[in-house]
Amino acid sequence: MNQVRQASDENALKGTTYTIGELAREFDVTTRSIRFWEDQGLLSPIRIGSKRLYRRRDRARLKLILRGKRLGFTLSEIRETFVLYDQAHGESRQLRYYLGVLEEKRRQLMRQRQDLEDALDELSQSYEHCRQLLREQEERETSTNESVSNG
Amino acid sequence: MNQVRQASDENALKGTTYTIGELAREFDVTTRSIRFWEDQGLLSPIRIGSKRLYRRRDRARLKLILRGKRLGFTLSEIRETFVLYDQAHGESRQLRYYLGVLEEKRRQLMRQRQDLEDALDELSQSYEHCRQLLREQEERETSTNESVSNG
DNA sequence: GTTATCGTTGACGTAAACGTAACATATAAA
DNA sequence: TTTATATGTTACGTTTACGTCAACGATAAC
Repeated sequence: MNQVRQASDENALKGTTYTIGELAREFDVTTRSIRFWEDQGLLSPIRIGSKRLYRRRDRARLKLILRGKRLGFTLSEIRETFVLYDQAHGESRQLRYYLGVLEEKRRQLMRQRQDLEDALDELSQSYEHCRQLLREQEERETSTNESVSNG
Repeated sequence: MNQVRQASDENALKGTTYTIGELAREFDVTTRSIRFWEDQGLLSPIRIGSKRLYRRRDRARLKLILRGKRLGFTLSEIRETFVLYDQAHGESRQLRYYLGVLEEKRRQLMRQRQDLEDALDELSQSYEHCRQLLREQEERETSTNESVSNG
């Protein structure tokens, strides 16, 4: 009877839920990582019996986690944004505080963007320089071949 | 006599050299970190006696290290770029390989830029939403005050 | 001359972010 | 029914990137 109940619960949620394995495959992370992020308060899937079930909201958060990590944020920084976002529907003092945090995050991201543009600039300079060297190399090789075939 | 020799060496390099402490203050990092990055092959200052002396090239690398870190690269990834850059004046095979690596780095940075733009977009949406809520709050408070002063 | 400052090496400690191993349970497939 | 596969918990291991002493040498300031 318990098992029947569980099955119907699962069916009632079907279509917008994922197992831990599905998410792990989709985003190419280990299930261990997903559970770890839950431990750290970044995810809160519902439970069907002992199993975790992830809904759209959890999936969205997973995306945010991965993006945050790619941008070099720590897990606790990422969690902080979640917590703030959840709390930001309260009184004006909370809202003001949240606005301040958002501005700080923005400054951080803007700085990162500048770093990124600088890095991309330097990269394309290196690229051009490298191609130039390569052209010179190939010219030399060509002329060597000619002198060989002419000799 | 040894000491006199050292002093003149230092003078001969003056104007474009830095001590470890100077760099640490300028970039707001610890001397421990700077020595650690040297251990990891990211820096190679010259020695005057037992002391390290950093030249313009070292300072430039320090900047690159810090930028790389802000962008979320590991120390070995950063070192890799240094090594490649130093080797990239060789034969055409090396050059081709280097070009490939550069393209890979570029893809990585482009992805990061996309992440960054996405994050900035969401951030400003949050920001606007938050300000909207705040305006509503304040309107309510104002009307409350009016009804008080009118009562 | 000693006190303070700056620098050196070396060893050990630590927080973050997982990986790995061990073992249990549950469900699907053969 | 056995086997394979997915999932769960717990505990310990590992890597990265430093921090934190400790113990010492050289140099400048008083």
